[in-house]
Amino acid sequence: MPELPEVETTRRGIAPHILNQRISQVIVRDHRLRWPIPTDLAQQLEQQRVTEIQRRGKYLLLTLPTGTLILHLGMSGNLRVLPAGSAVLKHAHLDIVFANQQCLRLHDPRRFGAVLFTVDPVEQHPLIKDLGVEPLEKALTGDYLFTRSRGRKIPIKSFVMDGKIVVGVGNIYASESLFLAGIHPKRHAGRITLARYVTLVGVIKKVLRAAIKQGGTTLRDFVNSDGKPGYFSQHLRVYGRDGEPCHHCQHTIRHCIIGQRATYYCPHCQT
DNA sequence: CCGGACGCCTGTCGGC
DNA sequence: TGCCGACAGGCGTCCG
Repeated sequence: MPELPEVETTRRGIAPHILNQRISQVIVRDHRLRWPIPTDLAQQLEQQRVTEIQRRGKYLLLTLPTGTLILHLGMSGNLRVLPAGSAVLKHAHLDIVFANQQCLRLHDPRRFGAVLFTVDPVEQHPLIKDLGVEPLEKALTGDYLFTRSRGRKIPIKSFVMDGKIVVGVGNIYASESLFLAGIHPKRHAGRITLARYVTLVGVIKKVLRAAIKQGGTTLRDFVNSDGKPGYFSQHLRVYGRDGEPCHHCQHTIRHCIIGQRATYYCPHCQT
């Protein structure tokens, strides 16, 4: 499900409700996520205040005085802010209840998400320490991608989805960005010019910012912290449009599989 | 080191 | 109507 825009939408949605609030109760209904939810999570969290709510790639990081709660939404996760005591539906695996009677609830049918707690500096955590640059920060430049890609034969689509290079660009926004940059998704990363990487970086930033403005993309089940869908779906140029005409040249949008993931592109506009 | 495949899960949808 | 396979927004791990 959630790529950077959806996670950022979630972060912005939950922050006003839980920032500086004290956690009064933690309810784990099912600990079987990608990794088991730590058995001592309640003990680690209860009675503490959330002092910061940050995002690193697709991870949400809640800072507490004693450590950091690491949340990942996997493919099907969402986080909602509900009144404490709201009806519990299927797959509501975790509730973090606050003293102000708000409840942060993780819902994740496929259970690919994660809930972990670390007392060490979070930037040293194994899941965080090797992450690549943030796409909306200055560190992502055409030069950076050009340099990192030299000698690599990986398809450019897999390269921009590699979280050790740049974080947050998932399957939808990779297809969309490559379309806007006019780059064929199978092109070897090491055989793309600096000029084209400069273009690509420009469109990645543009697409992610536009998607955040629309509250993310809802294909099937993404909802924000208020339970509402994202509206960037209406702006998708190629994703999911197999067989339909390209808005730019009218040729037929095609799809192929790259790295086990459906990939959409215009064979005429992308070379 | 690199690139590609696999597996983790449940829900939904299309075809027969 | 029912069954069955394919597929879905991620990513750590393993293999050659």
